[in-house]
Amino acid sequence: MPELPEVEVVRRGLEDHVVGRTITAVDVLEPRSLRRHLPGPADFVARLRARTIVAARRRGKYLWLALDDDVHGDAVLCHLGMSGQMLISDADAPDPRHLRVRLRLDDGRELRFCDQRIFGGLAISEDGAVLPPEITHIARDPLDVAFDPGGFATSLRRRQTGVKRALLDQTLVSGVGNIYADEALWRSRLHYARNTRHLRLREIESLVGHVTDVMTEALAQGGTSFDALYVNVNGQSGYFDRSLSAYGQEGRPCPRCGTPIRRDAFMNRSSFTCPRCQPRPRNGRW
DNA sequence: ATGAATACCTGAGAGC
DNA sequence: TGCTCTCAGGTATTCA
Repeated sequence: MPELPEVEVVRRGLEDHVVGRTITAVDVLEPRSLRRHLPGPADFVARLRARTIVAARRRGKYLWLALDDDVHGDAVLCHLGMSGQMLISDADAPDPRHLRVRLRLDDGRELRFCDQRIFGGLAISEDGAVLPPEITHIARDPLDVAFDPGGFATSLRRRQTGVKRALLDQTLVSGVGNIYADEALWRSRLHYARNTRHLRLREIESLVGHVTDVMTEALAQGGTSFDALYVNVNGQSGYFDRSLSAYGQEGRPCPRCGTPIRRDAFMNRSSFTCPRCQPRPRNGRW
């Protein structure tokens, strides 16, 4: 499901509702959601009891809750995968269908990790309050104040690959997934197969600007929801699906030129382009 | 270095 | 109705 704007919406919800709360108990209903917590579910439960949440942070599509017990700077590291949700609920509200892990809080509410497909998960990150060591390979994202567009342009041009493949590589720039990659490429009039080595500097600058813009706009709309799989911590959908120009628009007219948007299979998923605004490179060079 | 394939999962919808 | 097939916002690992 979620890309950077959706994860940031969730992070803000957690900042508002769980920072300052203490975890009183943990229920693990689905151990596979703790696959990445190598010491296992019992350890996860034992180590969270009585810990206080002091911050909600994010890099790219990862988010984490910094914990304070005056001894460790640990964190609960979370990735939502394709279908993960973090929901804040009153304790007496009925359990949702795909509830996997419940954190009971000291204000009578619960933080519930729900995940239909179990691609996401939670783990305790030792000493991970500032930046979990598990995710140091994840590059800064375009909404990070320390994101370096010039450095990104340099590393992009050192690559020899398709530009969409590079956008989706979380070690080059993080937070971009299939939706916002297609939207930013459409805004930049770039075909996904354009070779990174041969992009003009102004094309890269345009691309970085559009990636930043589209994710900022999506964030302001609460993210993109196609169905009930992406919601904020209060269970509400985002509205950016109404503003999509290319993604999911197969057969509909390009908002710029009216040519029907086409869908191609690419990287075991779909890519949406305007065949007129985003011509396919002919020889793989440009 | 690059990228293809695979693994990890559930469920909705289409077509028969 | 049920069966099979395809598709879906992602990441990590292994192998060519």
